[in-house]
Amino acid sequence: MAPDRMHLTDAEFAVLEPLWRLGPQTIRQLTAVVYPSQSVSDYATVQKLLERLEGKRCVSRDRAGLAHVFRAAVAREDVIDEQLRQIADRLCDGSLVPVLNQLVRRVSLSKKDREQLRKLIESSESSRRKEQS
Amino acid sequence: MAPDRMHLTDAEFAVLEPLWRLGPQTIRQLTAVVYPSQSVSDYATVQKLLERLEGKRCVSRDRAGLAHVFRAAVAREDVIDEQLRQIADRLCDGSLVPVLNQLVRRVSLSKKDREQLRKLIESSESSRRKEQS
DNA sequence: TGTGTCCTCAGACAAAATATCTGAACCTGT
DNA sequence: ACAGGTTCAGATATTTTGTCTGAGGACACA
Repeated sequence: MAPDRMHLTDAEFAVLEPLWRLGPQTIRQLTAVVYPSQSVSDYATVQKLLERLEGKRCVSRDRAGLAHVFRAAVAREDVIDEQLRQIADRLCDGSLVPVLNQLVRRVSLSKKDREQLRKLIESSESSRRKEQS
Repeated sequence: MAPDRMHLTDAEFAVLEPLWRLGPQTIRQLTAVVYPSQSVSDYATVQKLLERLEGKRCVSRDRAGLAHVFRAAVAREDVIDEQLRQIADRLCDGSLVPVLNQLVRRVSLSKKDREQLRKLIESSESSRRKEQS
């Protein structure tokens, strides 16, 4: 289910993202979003990108109507996960902890963000069963 | 200074990582680490990868001796940063907060990790000057 | 000085990935 | 039937990536 060791390109991300943000879309709708200057073959480019995303199981297609309707087949969160894991694998010997530390160090958190983050840490604490160190 | 919108390949990461882990190395040393079965042209491959990493300002070269000594010119943390930012840009409209949330949700933290994390959050709190909501 | 060994460097090369484009065929409403 | 929109297969160009080759330079040492 989770995309494993999957490589998505920038163009593919650019097509996938509006599917999360705007919900299911046709090729034409997506083209309008991704290539505002809709040239003739931008349509075909989006089509090809969707085809590849479908091959990678990141997008699914509803063939009911004349114009197929595409929707994201993976959650944004799962893709974030996978990307984070790739960072960890390539840069931190597979461990996410250094990534987390670095992220916390750099990010600007609002008061609200911090509050939510604290809650998250707590809940991750209580959901853990046994613990060493 | 920070590598901007930089794309490093897996092979490049594999060469860069030992420079962080083991310190400055010659091509031959690196080859031994990255390609344990040191064939003739693996040496040249590492050489080319270093050349490209140098072009991307990720590696610097000491030309003093006969065999040049290479060292990482970017900190591991900076590369993690850049990678995180790329995730944020491609997946979260540039915001790191969703990335952080997702990461905290998924990672397994030891008691010690959690403690350190809490401290980090605190310090980020105090180091911030003015704050909205 | 000559020779062998290790090195750098420029660049060729092949394969794969990426983005783009073309044309044929296919529905569908009028 | 036809006009307008659509899918689909596949060609194409470009870039990226990984690998490899050969020419030449520096050094040690008999």
